[in-house]
Amino acid sequence: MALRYALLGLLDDRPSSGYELTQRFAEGIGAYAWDAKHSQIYPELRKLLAEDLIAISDQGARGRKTYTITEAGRRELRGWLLEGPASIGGVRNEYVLRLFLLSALEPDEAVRILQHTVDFAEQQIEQLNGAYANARARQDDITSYGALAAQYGVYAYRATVEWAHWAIGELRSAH
Amino acid sequence: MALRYALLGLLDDRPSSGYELTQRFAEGIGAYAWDAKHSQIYPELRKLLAEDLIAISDQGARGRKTYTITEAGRRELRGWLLEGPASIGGVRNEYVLRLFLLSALEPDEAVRILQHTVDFAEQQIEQLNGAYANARARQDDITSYGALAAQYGVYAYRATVEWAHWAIGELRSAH
DNA sequence: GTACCCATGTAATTGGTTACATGATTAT
DNA sequence: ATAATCATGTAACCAATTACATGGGTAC
Repeated sequence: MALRYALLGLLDDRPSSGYELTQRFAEGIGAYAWDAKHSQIYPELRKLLAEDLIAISDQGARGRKTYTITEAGRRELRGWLLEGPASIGGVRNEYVLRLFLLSALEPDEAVRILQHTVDFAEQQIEQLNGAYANARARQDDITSYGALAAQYGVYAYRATVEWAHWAIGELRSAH
Repeated sequence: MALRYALLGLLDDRPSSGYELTQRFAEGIGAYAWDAKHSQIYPELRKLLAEDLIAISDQGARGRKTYTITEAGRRELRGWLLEGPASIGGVRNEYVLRLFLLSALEPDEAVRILQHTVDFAEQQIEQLNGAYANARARQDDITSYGALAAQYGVYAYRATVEWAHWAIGELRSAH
């Protein structure tokens, strides 16, 4: 069920084709929140279209169809968001799982992986700062999807960096 | 594939029955890293047993079987951890997805949800601080599974709280 | 003209959830 | 005795991944 709301949310931000949605998943949203491949996106768009939650607003070259959210779609999305977070759980994040299981390694091996984690996270933060600046430049409306989301990523990665530094310290002093 | 490593990791920390593993998923690990239900856990344990990656170390009342990781299982787990994080992606987290899509709401509605988020995260941090203290008390080995994991949760939730405060401020000043 | 990216789709398989099902043990 | 919890399992269904498949457009 979450996939359909992810799609409605992305289309509420701006109309896109299936192809563009696939890319948007691969970039920001797929890295923190919800990932999807084109083979799942296209069939789901069809269903949403059949339920009139989205509409085709434009057709371009190579059979490209641009989808736009409808009023009914917006209601559906709002309803889902307002009905509450329904509790946590059901998380699936291989990256974090690997961090959870580090204690199965020797301390120095774990430290090496944590250092990679730090490097990677710092790279991501730089990229996200760029994305955030872009989102603000495009429309100085901070409530826009891109700005809140990009900033969430920055906070999340900073936390990862800080935790990794702490964990490295602990592993070093324990050993 | 990740489920089997999650199971091996939990069993590497300490031997458990399928029932206990189900609970351990529902508590800590399922909330951040990887979730699983008993209907998936039991069949996977059978497979791991058939491959000699785990062994039955004890049988108790009501057909209870306690599983222990074998040397082969430990090798398998280490191999997976050392082969690298394989890239990010494939994340699935409905809670974060909802935060991503908040801009589809009116600013005051979004603020209300963000405030719930803050409350919830602060509750979780308190619980985790307890879990962390426990983990350190049980064995003052900081490299233990529980301690690193619990502390990761604390950092992650603190980041959520900080981001939510920032986002509330932005939404208020934009409107 | 040919290589690369755009763009969409389907099929087969695996992974995961919900619901169904059963029975033993413990506490009251 | 009876309700709650421990403990395990299976079946039907839905969600997601991987692999297969096709063709149009653009840049060189």
